[in-house]
Amino acid sequence: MNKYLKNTVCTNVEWTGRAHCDKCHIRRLMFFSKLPDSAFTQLLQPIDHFQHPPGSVVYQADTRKKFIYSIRRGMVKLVNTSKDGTNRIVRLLEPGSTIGLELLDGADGYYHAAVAVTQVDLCKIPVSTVRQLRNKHPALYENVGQQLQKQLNLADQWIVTLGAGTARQRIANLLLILNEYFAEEDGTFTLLSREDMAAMIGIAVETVSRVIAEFKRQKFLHKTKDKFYTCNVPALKKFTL
Amino acid sequence: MNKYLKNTVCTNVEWTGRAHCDKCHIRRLMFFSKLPDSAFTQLLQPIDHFQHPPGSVVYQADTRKKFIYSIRRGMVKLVNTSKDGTNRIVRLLEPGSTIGLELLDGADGYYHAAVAVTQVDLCKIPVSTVRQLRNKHPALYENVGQQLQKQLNLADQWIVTLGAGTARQRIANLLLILNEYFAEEDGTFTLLSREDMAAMIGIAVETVSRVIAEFKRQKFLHKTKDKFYTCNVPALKKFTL
DNA sequence: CGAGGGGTTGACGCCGATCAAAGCTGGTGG
DNA sequence: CCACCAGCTTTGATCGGCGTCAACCCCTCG
Repeated sequence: MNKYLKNTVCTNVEWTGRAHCDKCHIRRLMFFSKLPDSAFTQLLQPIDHFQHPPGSVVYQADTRKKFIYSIRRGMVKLVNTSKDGTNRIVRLLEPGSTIGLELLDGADGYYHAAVAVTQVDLCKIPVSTVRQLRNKHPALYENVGQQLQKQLNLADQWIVTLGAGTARQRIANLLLILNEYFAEEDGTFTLLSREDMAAMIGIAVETVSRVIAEFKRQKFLHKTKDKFYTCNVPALKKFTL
Repeated sequence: MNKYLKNTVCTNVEWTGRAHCDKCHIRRLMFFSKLPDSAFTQLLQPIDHFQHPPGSVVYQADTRKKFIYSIRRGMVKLVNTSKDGTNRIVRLLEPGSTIGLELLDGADGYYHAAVAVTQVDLCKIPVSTVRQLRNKHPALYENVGQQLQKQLNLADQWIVTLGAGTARQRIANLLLILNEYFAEEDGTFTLLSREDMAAMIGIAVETVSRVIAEFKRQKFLHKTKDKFYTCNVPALKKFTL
C-alpha cells in the first residue's frame, strides 16, 4: 500500500452494516431512547452503523450532507478552523452524544468538523428519518432538546474551566474532565495528543508538553499501559482552586 | 434612602403588568412566535412583564424558581461564579433570546446567574405554562430547539473568538460582536464596563483598560454620546486575522 | 466640597509563546 | 531481525505580553 493511501485513514471508514434499532442493545443510551421498538418498522431511509479509526473525519464543516450521528463508542472532537488555519477544538463528545444536530434546525451544513479521536463506532441517521419519526413521536423532540442542553452545558463548562487561568490550572481541569467523562471501566483514560490538548485550551503545544511532563514527574499523572493513564484527582483539584 | 438600599437595585424590579401575548406586538420575535393567538386563552398561570435596571439580578444560579424569561429589550449576561469567587461571563444575550431553558430539561435550578447589563424588559413565563402549551402545540418544541441551538452557537463562537489569541485580538472580536449583535438603530452600541469585558474574555481589568484606551487613541473606537460608541470594523478585523 | 467607584497609567516580574534542537517511538523496508 | 525514518514529545534559551500592585485621574453623587 503506498504512503498516501496509508495516511488517508479518513477514507477508510468501515461500514459494519445496517443498524437494527429495534434490536439494538444500547438504544436506551442513544438518540432514540424515548421511542418504542415499533417506531422503526417503516423507515424511509436506512440507519447505518460505521466505524472510524482514530484521526478519521466523520464530516467536514459546511458540507451539505444530511445526516446526524449518534456516538456508540469512542471519543469525537468538534473542530473549528479559523480563516488563518488555526484549529480550535470546541467540544469533546462521548458515547450517547449526537452530533450534527444543527441540521435539524435548518442549517445548510455542519458548523464544525467532526473527527474521531479514538476508535469510534457511530450510527448514521438521515435527517429525513428524524423528521419522519418526530412527527409521529413528539417524545423525540425531548431527546433533541436534551442533547442540545447537554452540549450547551459542555460548552459552558469549557469556557469556565478551560478558558481561563494558568496553563497548569487548565490542564488540571482537562485531565479531571477526561478522568470523569472519558474513563474506561478500569478507571483509566486515553490521554490526548499534545496538539489536541493545545487546541482545546488555547495554549502552545510546548507548554502542554511541559506541564504534562511536570505532572508525570510529580506523580499526579501515571501511565498504566499503552496510552492509558490514571490521575491523582485530589492533587489536581488543588490546582483548580 | 439609605446607602444599602440604593446599591441593591437588584430588589428594585418593576412590574409593568400582565403580558397579553395574543396582543403583543413583538411576539413574532419572541419565544412564542410559532403559536397561534388562540393558544393564550386559557393559561393556568399568568405571564408577567418586568423591567430590570442595569446591574439587577434576574435570577441567581441554583435557585429553584420555576420561570423562564424571554428578553424583550436590553442586554442580559449569564454569569458563572466559581468556588473561589471568580466571575466568568459565559454568554451575552440580546432581545429575542430566552433564558432559564435548562428548567425545561428537568434541571433543579438555573445553571448560571442572569444579570441585566443595560435596562432590560422581559417576560416571565412559568415552566408549567410552557409544558402546557407544548403539549397542545408541538411547534413550541421547535422554538425551544432553536433557542438552544442559537445559544450553543453563541457559546461555540465565544470559545473560538474570545477564548484564544492575544488580548488585543480578543477585545477586537468582542467589539465586533457588540457592534454586530447589540447595536442600536443608529449603529452605536453600549460599551460594557472594563470588569464585564475582563470577565468575558478572561484577562485582567487593567489589560482591558489599556487595550481599549489604545483603540480609542488609534480611532478604532469612537464615543458618540454617553456610553455609546462606534467602531472601525475593517481596522478591528485586521487584528482578528 | 469631599468621598467613592470606575477608569487610566506606570513599573516590574513572571508566565507562556516562539524558535531550535535533541530524544522517543512506532511503522517500514531491507 | 534490525536499521531507518517520520512524526510526536520533550527540553532548553530567549523574549514579549500580560498579571499584579500601586498611584493617580475623572466623574458622579451625597
